[in-house]
Amino acid sequence: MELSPTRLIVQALTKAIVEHRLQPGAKLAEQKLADHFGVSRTLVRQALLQLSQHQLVRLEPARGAFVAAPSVAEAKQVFAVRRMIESEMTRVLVRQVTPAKIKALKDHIAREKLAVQGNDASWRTELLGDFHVRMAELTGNDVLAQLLGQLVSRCALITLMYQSAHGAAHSSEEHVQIVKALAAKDEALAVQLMQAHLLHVEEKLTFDRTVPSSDIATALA
Amino acid sequence: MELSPTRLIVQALTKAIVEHRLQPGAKLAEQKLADHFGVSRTLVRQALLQLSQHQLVRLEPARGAFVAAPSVAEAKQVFAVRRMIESEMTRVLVRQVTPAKIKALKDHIAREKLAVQGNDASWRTELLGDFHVRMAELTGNDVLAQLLGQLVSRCALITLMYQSAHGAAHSSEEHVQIVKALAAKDEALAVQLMQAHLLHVEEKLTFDRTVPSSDIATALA
DNA sequence: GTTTACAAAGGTGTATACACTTTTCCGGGT
DNA sequence: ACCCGGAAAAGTGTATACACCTTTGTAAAC
Repeated sequence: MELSPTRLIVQALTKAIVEHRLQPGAKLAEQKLADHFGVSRTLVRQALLQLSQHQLVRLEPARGAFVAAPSVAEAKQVFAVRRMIESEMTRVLVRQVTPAKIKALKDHIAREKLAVQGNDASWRTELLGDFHVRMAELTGNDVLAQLLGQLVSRCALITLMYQSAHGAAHSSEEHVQIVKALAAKDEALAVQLMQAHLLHVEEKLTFDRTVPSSDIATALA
Repeated sequence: MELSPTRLIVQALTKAIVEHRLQPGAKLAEQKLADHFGVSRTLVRQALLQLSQHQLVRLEPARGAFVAAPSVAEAKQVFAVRRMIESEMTRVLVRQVTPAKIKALKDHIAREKLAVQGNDASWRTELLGDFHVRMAELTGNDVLAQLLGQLVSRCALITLMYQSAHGAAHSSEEHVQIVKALAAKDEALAVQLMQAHLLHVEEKLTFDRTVPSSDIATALA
């Protein structure tokens, strides 16, 4: 597949950020990242620019790049947008549901359950988020899928930033219910379950903490 | 306000693209753009990278940057996403409508009417699109407003690429009806009008043409 | 002891250099 | 006349250089 070096850096940093190995607010010095990845600052800068557009990194003029630390207000807005998009997405999907699509979602949930059993928090968060992206993909609308992918990444950062301990099992169970409603082609129920689900995820966040800074060398090792 | 040079280039190119002075498919050679803006390739590259993320420019590895030429399928997907988002946005807005917000929308429509009278196609397209962004802003959700802003830009490129002659007056009239429904707090009607409006805009596109290439020097002059 | 001034260090912002790839153009072979 | 081959031109991809801003640390002044 031969990915461009910049994309590799973006992916590595994205992973490190949503997995919380790079804490919100942490400074991302270009030269240090360049040394770490064995490339020049040029490529690191390109990567940081992309990440800033994804809202995972904040660029302060002449001061450098920092891991984004979304405010509570911003977090709530992101969730509000997700509710809007995913309500309609659910409506669209329920109208074009097929056995194959239901199976795809059930397969995903099976993987989710495995992650929920384990104790890798970032893997859990990733798979729980991916469920929503899978739904978007199953509508056949690539633009929607890409858009939702970015929102979910942003939510992953938020979730790991504010999340209370658990609720993963609960989320996964709600996914099961949503798929059941989809399979039954019960539009009203599916939409209502999706909205409730997203509200639950948001409610589970504990909007009351401050986060420390961290070192990139250890985080990326 | 002292905007960064890169942002200036992004804005200039965005304007040139959505105003159709740079035609879809046109090659964007870095050195030529650099000469034009009086900067080095470095800054031009950053700008092109950002534009590619906004889907206004397509980057082909080792071959360069080209003005995006969205396919019909992609155009339809973008519109489908807008219908999803804006339906819910309308629902949200109707629940928190105030006289001041209605006035803001009416003021915007007044400006629209002026543009519709004139014969500057890109100005028309810009203001007609801005109506939707204004609505997003009035919900108080910045994330939503930013997201919709990008989708509308993308639609501007699509619209100018595929648009049949007119329909601007019709669009503006539909905006009036939507605001009226908002003012009356008639949720069902407002949502229905918005969905119909977006469908009309999409239907008005003539999905059946090929576009020539163009030269950047003349386009940016 | 606290504050201010200033020099040194570190880091960002932009330009330039250079390797490598793609495209263009021209001449020879068929 | 057409097609292929290869050199030259043009252009992209990455690294490096350097100016300037920001931060840090230190020492003198109060």
